[in-house]
Amino acid sequence: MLRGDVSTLDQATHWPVRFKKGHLIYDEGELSEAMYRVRKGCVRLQITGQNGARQIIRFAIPGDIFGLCSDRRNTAAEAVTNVELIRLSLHSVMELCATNSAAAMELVEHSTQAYRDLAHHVERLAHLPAIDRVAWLFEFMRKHGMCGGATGHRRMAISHRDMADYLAITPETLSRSLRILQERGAIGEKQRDSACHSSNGAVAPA
Amino acid sequence: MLRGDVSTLDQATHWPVRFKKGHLIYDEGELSEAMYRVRKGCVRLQITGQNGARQIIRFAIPGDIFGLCSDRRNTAAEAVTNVELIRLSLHSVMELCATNSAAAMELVEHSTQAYRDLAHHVERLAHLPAIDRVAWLFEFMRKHGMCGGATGHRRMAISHRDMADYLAITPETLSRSLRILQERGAIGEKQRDSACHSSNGAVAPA
DNA sequence: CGTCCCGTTGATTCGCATCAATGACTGTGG
DNA sequence: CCACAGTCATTGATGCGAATCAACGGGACG
Repeated sequence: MLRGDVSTLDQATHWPVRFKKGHLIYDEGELSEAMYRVRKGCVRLQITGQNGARQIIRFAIPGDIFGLCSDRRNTAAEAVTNVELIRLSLHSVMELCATNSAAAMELVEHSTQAYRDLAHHVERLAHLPAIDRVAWLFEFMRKHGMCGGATGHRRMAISHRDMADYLAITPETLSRSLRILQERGAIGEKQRDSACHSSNGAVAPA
Repeated sequence: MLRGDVSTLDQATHWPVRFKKGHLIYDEGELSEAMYRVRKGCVRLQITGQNGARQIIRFAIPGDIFGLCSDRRNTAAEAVTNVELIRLSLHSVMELCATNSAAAMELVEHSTQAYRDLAHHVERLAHLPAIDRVAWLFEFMRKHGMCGGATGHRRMAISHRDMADYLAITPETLSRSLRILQERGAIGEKQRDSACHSSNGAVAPA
């Protein structure tokens, strides 16, 4: 597990940055000058199709790294919540890799992990019915403490719209699926509520 | 463009290998000991869900690199046609990266390119109707000379089953889409035929 | 207090999967 | 050399799942 480790990459020049909920961190096609590690909050990596449909490719949560692109941005990145990030200059990261093979290894590790996760996400989107995708997402969120945290603080507050765009379903279908899962008891009432505090709640009261 | 370049990675120990059509190159979850560059033929990278459904994540064609995994295999790899590959020891590749930053850069380049392609594939699968996905795939194959080569030789011969599993549709839907596209004239008759010579045709008469 | 956005719920439609049958082709064995 | 089974592409008929369209309620904010 890399998440939470003190990273070799921190030897590259880096400093903290913040973004407000909903703000663009970078857009697809931009020149890539930095990569990021999430400290607090949640970031969505997404693509907008020609038809205007948005597909969220990945949620980056505390401990995650994103934004490693060789030239142009693979995807757009937006703040799902207010976020606190560590910004690492790509130039200095590449320099570091030239001298420190452990850093290069770490990049490879992250890349392959991200690829594997995305590949499995494709498989789910392609072959799981909507309700199973929703159940999977909530199980995922529960595992990562993104909803229904025991003490009730530090909730991720991902909007249904974002979840739907991640799962490639409509908000209506998401809503219906949640009701069915609740009736089955597969999802606690709290989880549903916690994830729904979306309209404008801050990430953390802090 | 990396495809076709003489690669810095070739400084790592490597040698040619061959696989027959349909044979497993590596399976998901295996320890990863090597990466590959495609010389001739076509390889599919795929995942098999719990339900038994197969999702093809990517086709690797001549010039492409695949199999860069940090520990275990991300996906399975199988030969779509008879293939000729260059096998690069992962161990020596990593050693090379420790001393040669250009090699590390090349790995990053490949990783981010593969990620971008997969991300866009997700977007297409999620938001394009079946017929548009099929049209896109044939356009893609045409661009890469994978079907309807002018002289008729060196055809890739991807089975409809494989194309369907790549596009996340059934072979029936693929067949119907092809007929409609033909009637529209969007796809030449030849392309359709060429891609269908699937049962046991060799990659190239050579 | 009124407006806007979001989540929810219902009614309907549509696209694609599924089920089923046929024909073409390959390789096999009598 | 021909009958055979096996696989794959194709086509048709049917059903289901999720999108779409539409309406309502509630909280946030000006």
